[in-house]
Amino acid sequence: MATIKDIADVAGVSLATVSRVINNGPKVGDATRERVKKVMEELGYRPNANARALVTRKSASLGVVIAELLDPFFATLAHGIDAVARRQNVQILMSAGSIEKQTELKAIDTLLQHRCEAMVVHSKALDDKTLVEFASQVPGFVLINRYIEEIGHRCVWLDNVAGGQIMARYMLSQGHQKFALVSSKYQIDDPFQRLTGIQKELADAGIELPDSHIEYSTPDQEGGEIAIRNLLARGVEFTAVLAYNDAMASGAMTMLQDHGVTIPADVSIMGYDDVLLAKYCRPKLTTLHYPIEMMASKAADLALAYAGGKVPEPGVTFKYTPTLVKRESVVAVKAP
Amino acid sequence: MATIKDIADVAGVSLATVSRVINNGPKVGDATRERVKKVMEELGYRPNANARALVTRKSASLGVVIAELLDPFFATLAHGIDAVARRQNVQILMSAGSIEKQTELKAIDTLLQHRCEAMVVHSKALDDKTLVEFASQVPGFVLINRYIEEIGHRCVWLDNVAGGQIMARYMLSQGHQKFALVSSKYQIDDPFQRLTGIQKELADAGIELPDSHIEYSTPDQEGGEIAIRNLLARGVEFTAVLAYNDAMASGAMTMLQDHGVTIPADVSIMGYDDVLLAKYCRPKLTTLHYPIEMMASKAADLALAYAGGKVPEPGVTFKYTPTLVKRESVVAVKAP
DNA sequence: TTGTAGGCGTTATCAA
DNA sequence: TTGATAACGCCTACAA
Repeated sequence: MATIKDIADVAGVSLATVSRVINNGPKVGDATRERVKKVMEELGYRPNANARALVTRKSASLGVVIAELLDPFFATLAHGIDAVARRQNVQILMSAGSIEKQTELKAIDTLLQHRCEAMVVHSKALDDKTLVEFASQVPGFVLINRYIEEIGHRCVWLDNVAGGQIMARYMLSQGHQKFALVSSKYQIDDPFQRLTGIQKELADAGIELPDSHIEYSTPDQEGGEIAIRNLLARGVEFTAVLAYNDAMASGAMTMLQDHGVTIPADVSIMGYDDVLLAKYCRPKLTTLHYPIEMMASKAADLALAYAGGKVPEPGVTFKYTPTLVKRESVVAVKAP
Repeated sequence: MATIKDIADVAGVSLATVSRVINNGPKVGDATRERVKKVMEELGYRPNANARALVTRKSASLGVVIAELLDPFFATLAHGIDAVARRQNVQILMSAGSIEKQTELKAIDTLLQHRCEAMVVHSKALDDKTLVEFASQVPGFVLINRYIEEIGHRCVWLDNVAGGQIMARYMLSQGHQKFALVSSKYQIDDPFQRLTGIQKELADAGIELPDSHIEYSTPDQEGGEIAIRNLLARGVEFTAVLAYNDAMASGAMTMLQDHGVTIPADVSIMGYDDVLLAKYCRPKLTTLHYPIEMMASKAADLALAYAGGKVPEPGVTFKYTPTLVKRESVVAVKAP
């Protein structure tokens, strides 16, 4: 592949001149500029990004660490990042992996080896200290879906407690009194926070939520099915189901239907996230919209900006709040 | 960030020695090796991937060009690639974009700038000539979901004609005679090939398929809804619907249900792809399994192998065939 | 307006 | 077993 030197030789100018026209630098004669451009064209010249990154110490790339490409939630996240990457003309370095300490660590490490100075990372397994440490090394280090006070200006996150409250409040407003929860069994903050919000709101309404009304399972459709099956097996009574996410809600719904209960006439059900699936299932899922695409774009913008030298305004914070999307899976409770 | 030189200085050895221990090179004294390793550890040394790529002319990364991260099909594709990338320890350079000439061109160009010598690309907008040209420049250039005879050993593709035949044959075996097609309006090979297969099989069975029974729309749920609406509006009669993909099938299904037709009792319906959605919708979708994850992994393996100098066995080909997945949306036609 | 030369962090080739 | 040293392709003062 042609190098800058080849161009220089053919065009009969020096390396420096070629470099200048490549970078639209000033102080180049029009005639020279044209001639060089022509040669570049002819030789099919492509700047070597590695060489460039080496000397400029800028990688023109955006690192992304997510847990899983298949999951619609992460796909949407990635999509939001991709949008700004394309707009800003940077290449995406993608490191997927599971939610495990070693995997997350390795993903970030690889990005670091590429000297990528902007990255948005979704980490649940690493502890605050480690993350703060990385943040101090990488100017454009931004966390998504997580909040660490010490580096609050680099966190783009969702208020899950508020989310839980919104869910509970809405069901309450529809007259529901008997709740069942279908939660995630993974020991990360999210399910815990959502649960906190729900319990807070329920407590305020004078409703108690026994542990036996909460099932923990994998946060996918199958998990939702299993959770409902267990609830049913234990004879738990409920008219409202609050799911950890849309996939679980969908699984819960079909399992309920398989047992002859009609949604929403007999039981109302709510999801969380508002991924595509929420619109696909029948009845359409009433859920909480998690503006993850918007947040991801924000995070990417932020990462690039910080990497570019922008200093965060003191005290800024990027907290988002989920919003209620009323569709078909929730109705007012029948009079007893 | 610490460089190899820093390590050398602190450890009191030369650059060359450090380089040797980094690359597990031979001819290094045990004592020296340990000392250097210790220093590397202390200084938190991370090799600079850019410098390394520059001098070795190898990028240790795998380029990926796909149209869209949000689409479950592409998400699955990306996931399949990711699996081998992680296993083989290479970084993924992801270039998403639309199915447009300029976008695809730019995506590949960017990858080329990074001197990435292995790439799996999903291109529908670029013509054969352009792609063959790229293939000649990049040793590890592999196409997925497309076949170009000239570079057949670099193509991992699905036999869509066979797919169409399988669909039609199955419906026929269930006694269906009145067909409607919900196809994609995009002018790419896939819908055309599937249609060809369907028509071939139908013709063999002596069944004609009038143009009025085929609707072209966007290949998503909404497109499926619109297609059915148009078919219904025209008063087309059918007991079997063959959709371009699962999303369209799902849309078709709900629209049909909204019009009071019961699936599959009144109308049977088939999807294509077998993405997650096929299991989520009600009734569960009978569809064709597109082994895209497996194919993507194969493509990634191939790209890396070719990039590593492996020469393709003459005459090899990587054609895959979709397989029937019977679920709930198809039943034998009612006796008239 | 153009050219020269040094250096970015590594690897690799020779010598020692 | 080690150490100089020359690339790799590009950018950027500093000179001319």
